[in-house]
Amino acid sequence: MPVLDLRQDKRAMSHPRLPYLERIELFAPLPERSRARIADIAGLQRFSNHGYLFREGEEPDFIYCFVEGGIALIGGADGQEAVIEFFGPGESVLLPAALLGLPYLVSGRATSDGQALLIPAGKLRQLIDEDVALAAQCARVLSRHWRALISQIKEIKTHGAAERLAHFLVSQTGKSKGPATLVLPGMKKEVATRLGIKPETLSRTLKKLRDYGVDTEGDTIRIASLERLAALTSATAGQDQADT
Amino acid sequence: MPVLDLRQDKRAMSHPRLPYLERIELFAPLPERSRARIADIAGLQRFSNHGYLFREGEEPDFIYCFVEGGIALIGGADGQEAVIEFFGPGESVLLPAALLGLPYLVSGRATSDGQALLIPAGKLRQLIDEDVALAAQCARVLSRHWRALISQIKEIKTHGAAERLAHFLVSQTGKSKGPATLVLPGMKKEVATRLGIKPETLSRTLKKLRDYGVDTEGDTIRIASLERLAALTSATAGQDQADT
DNA sequence: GCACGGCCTTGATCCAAATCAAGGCACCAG
DNA sequence: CTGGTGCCTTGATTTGGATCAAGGCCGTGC
Repeated sequence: MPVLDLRQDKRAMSHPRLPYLERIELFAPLPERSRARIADIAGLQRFSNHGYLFREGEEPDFIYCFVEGGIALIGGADGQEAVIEFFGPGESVLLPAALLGLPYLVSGRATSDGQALLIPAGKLRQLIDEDVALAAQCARVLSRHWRALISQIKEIKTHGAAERLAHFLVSQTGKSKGPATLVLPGMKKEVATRLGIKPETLSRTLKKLRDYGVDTEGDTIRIASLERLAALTSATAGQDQADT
Repeated sequence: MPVLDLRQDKRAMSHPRLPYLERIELFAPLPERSRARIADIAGLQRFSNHGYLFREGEEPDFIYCFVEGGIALIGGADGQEAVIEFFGPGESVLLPAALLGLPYLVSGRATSDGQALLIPAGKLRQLIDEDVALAAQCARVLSRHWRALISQIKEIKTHGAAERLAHFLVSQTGKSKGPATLVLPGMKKEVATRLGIKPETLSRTLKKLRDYGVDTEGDTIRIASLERLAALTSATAGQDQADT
């Protein structure tokens, strides 16, 4: 259980937290004056792997901006949990719940040790009505998140497991050509539900992708050619093989 | 092909369009002064059923705010098209693409005749950096959209076809108890892909739901008890029956 | 009136992924 | 070293939904 310990020493200098703010996409482009206002109300919080930072149904107290490490956003009741998306350094979560003052739709579980900036939801809601730069930047970040979810829904509705996995791996590398190596952003179990499949299926599907130049070693994955893998995103990935 | 005809008679009164703006969730809560600025750049556009208003990949020229009638947001290439979501009166689409200046991720096809307000993307992007009220309201509307998509992803990843259909029907009524009647927001074919299933499966699943008090007649659906239907959202909807 | 073309339903069959069921392996704690 | 306890893989089997294949039921145009 992460215990809160954000000491809001407004009287003292808030500057010590400013360098962190600069690493968050939500705040980086803001004018210094706006960032300072945020720094005044922000607190830094450590968290450790597999711990829950917040849970579905709770009232929104904070938004979380990841400085180091990250979490999986998890939806659904016990036994039927599914990872919606992974978030890591520079990204923030829960802005929608905070702005609307509605209960969280998802839980957040750490996928590594790390630190996050916590911004009180109430204060943020207040600031957003006074600070154009902040409000506009929130709209832009929310827009990016919206597009990411749209892509995921399209993917789920139009592609099979192998294609989804291939696309996911490619997007995780952040590159688009040549060879690449990546580390999965969570346990295989979690990655599976992020893709809308079961762990067993992920295991088997990863094996199928070996024939397309994908090599697995624990949670590290080596891809021989991103082009080749991306190609099968659109093709009928499922032909059989593997005898002998 | 809807031909554009937004005459921006800024010199003349923009007031004739103001009453329309008041019916759009994105603009309704804004102060009069902000709404007037939007009215200055907005144009009204008629569209007819089954026509495309915009297509995936195009550069963002406008956002669309529906005054009457609505569309389906469609993703995926030919033959693999899937409806992401339906939008109707009072709602708006494409704000994310417009704010970021990135190509549309989805196409929009009308599900009825209707009219939409078109707001030029460039102008809007400009206004958002100058008008706090507008920027904050965009953030809130985007937040609501984000939450809707999250709910859909959760649903797809954790529930089977019957449960998803049941939940969809309940949410379409806008109510939560007692009996209800609703009209599907599009062709059955489209509703099916919205739910992530095929038309044949939708047909069969609707039949299964008859035993739970769901009666179908064309695109009109009558539900005996919303509670009963909502109950099976979480249960194992799939037991067999139907002999005799 | 009649033929054609969409949309929807229904039935038969197939298949991708889920489920059920063992192990294997790594990482502790004692 | 030894016995858990998770996580992951692998194999056998089942199943929910897809696919294939007819029709039925409109509208619409000729």
